[in-house]
Amino acid sequence: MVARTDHHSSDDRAEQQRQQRRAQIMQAAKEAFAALGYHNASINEIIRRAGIARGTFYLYFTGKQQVFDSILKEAVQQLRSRIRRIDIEQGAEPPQVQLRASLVRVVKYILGDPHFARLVVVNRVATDPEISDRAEEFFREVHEMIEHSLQHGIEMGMVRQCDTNLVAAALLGAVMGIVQHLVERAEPPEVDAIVDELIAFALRGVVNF
Amino acid sequence: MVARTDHHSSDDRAEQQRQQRRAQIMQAAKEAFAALGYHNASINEIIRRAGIARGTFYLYFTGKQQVFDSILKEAVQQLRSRIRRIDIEQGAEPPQVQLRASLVRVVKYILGDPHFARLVVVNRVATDPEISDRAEEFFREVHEMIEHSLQHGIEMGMVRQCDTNLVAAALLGAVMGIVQHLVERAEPPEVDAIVDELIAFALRGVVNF
Amino acid sequence: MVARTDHHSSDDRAEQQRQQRRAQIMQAAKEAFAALGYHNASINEIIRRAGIARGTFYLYFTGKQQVFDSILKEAVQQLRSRIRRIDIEQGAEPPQVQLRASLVRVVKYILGDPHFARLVVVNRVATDPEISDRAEEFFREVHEMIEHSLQHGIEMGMVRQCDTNLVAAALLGAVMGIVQHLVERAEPPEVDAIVDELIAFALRGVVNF
Amino acid sequence: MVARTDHHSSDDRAEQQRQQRRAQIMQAAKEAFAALGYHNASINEIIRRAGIARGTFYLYFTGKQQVFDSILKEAVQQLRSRIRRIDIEQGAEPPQVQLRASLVRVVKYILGDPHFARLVVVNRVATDPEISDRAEEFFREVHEMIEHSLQHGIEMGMVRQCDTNLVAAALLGAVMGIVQHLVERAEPPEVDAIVDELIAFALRGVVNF
DNA sequence: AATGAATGAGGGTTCATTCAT
DNA sequence: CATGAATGAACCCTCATTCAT
Repeated sequence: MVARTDHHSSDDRAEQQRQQRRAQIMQAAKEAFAALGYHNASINEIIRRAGIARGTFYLYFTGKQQVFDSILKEAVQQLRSRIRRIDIEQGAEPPQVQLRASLVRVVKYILGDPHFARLVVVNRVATDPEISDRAEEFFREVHEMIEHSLQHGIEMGMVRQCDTNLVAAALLGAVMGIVQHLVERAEPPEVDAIVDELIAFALRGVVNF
Repeated sequence: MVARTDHHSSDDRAEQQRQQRRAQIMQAAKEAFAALGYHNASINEIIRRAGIARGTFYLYFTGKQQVFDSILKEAVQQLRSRIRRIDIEQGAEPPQVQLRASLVRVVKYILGDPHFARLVVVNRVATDPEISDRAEEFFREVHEMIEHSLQHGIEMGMVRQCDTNLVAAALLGAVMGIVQHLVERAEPPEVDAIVDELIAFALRGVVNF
Repeated sequence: MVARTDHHSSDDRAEQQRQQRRAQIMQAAKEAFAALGYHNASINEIIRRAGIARGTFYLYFTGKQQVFDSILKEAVQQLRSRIRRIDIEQGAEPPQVQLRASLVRVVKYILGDPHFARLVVVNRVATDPEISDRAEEFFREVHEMIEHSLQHGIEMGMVRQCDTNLVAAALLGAVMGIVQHLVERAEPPEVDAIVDELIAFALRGVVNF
Repeated sequence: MVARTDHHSSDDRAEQQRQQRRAQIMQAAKEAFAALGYHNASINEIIRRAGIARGTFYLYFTGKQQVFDSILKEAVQQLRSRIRRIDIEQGAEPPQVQLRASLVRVVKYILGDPHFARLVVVNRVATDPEISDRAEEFFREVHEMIEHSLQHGIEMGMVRQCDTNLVAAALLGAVMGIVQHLVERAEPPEVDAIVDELIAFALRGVVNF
């Protein structure tokens, strides 16, 4: 038996290397998908960008679909982690401020990788039923969060009576519409101003009172 | 001069048959695309659904992309024809009524072909860079219509000051969000109620005054 | 029964029309083959050039190969008709003059349709075994004519002792070489001077005595 | 420094295997083209003869045309390498002997692969405009070599005055004529005797002096 | 663990030919 | 006779995946 002073077993180090490799492939795949779309991004293209051999890819992923799913899963996690449920307990920041913060985080994340965002968030991946419904789940989840917030707002008298289901869809759509719009513009946008505009629209609509 | 009120020339009949065939193929392709996505809808699948032979397809379309483009083009025309610019001359109906009518027509059309709507409207076609940008054009056009309306509204004092570009994106997104939501629901929706809700949201937001 | 004054029965007239149609198709096919090669000249291309419908083609020919064969057959006949066996009876023109006349006729005919000549005569059709061996037959026949002439010349002491079989091949090759050369040049050649040069070469070779 | 006289690096071995595979496919393709002609030799046929899978073919060649081009290119190189410019410096062998040697080498090479010779040399490839003009180039090159030799011979008084361009074409044609003749005969020919006959014809023609 | 040569199902497309009108 | 819509076998090629090294 060999004495070992370092804290990581060789298994750990190997595992770490494995994770790095995996991340490297995912990054390459992400770029390929972003540049070419899911179908046109061939395994060839992915391994070329990753600088690995054909077979190596299959040591880390079972196939093209899995690597896509993994990317998607990560993106959804990133998005989710940036959204906080609005805390209405006393002493918490005003709801509007909390909402604003979440939106700013989400929009900033998306704009940080606009090409891939375009693929995953705007053109909902599911063009292709073979791909997992993870994105759908995410959107459904966000939809529910919005709907619950609306219901709560109604109960508290802050939100007018409405079909919360529909209005949640409209709100989510409005956000996506703005995201898409930003993603398609070349110039880097001022996220704060945009989020303010979005919130104003969501709260008060377009009418001039 | 020969009376010929109840006879079509054989050329006419042939042309008519040609158009029918074309429509039949387009319908089959539409279903295939809606069910499988652009890439996974093989020519095989399309001709199987159309009940025609391999070569026949190519008598009517130069290839897969052209049939897709044709479908898209038609859909865009259909949508366009259902949207009327709001007439603000005296004697015209109130803007809100006109807007409502356009929206009802559009939503009804889309819901009339939900599978295809899912492909073109919800999962924006452009997932795949090789596919034409016709849909993009359409959305850009609608965006501009909305933006102009907003600007006009601001000038007339009916719409509050805002970044019309962004708000137009949000409005379009809200419509799309609702459409997507409806398309994904099984039950047939009451279009009028929905449109009312959408307009209320767009005009007044969610705040209870 | 109908009285008829003209000399041709309606069958004759029909037959004549049939022949015209046939010739028209053959001409169109010839142009197509010359321009595109046998394989690339599609039936589509032929009927387009002939200005007839798809099915009509098959009323006159059993298929693509047959029309090619017919064209070839005619060309071979044309060539054959321009070659006369050398008459060595007393009172006939000198053999060299007779030979010269045949060559002039042949070369002029070939140069009259250079593109097709290139296909049929220069690039011996048989690149493709599916096509008839008519051209081969023709060349074999000419070869034999040349060989017989050489044997006769040897017997008469006018031609030196040689392997008549081989020399016939060389002679035929020399003619084809010159024809090919002419066909590939743009400018219209002076056939008489060329034929003189060819004969001089064939008779005396290149050595300066 | 490490002694490594009997070890090939694995890269070398891999490269060697690659070259072998390539050669194997080229050989199979050569046979297919020779037997069926360019168009009728399908990829199917080629891989069947090579005993490889469909995709493997495309690992070594970009397509049918490239494999054909490669075959042609090699053949042209082989032919070219067998032709030596005639050395007229003092001490060199007599021109006639040098010429004879080149011809013997060329004819032997061609007869060593008669089927392919038939395709490339006899039925000049270019039946089909889509195929490369490599063969044309080769023939043009040889033509020029012959023409220069003739011009030189005239200057030296060894060759009679003539249209060197035309006579070069005739000479090349004579060679091709003989090659074709030999290729079409079953029995193996005596190359030396044939070449002697060819040279005699080229130099002195057929006349008996 | 890494490699990359090999695989072959499946893709889109062409085109000679047939046959009902 | 003439038509041209319809056919489907056959084509070339791509690419996700496997496996011996």
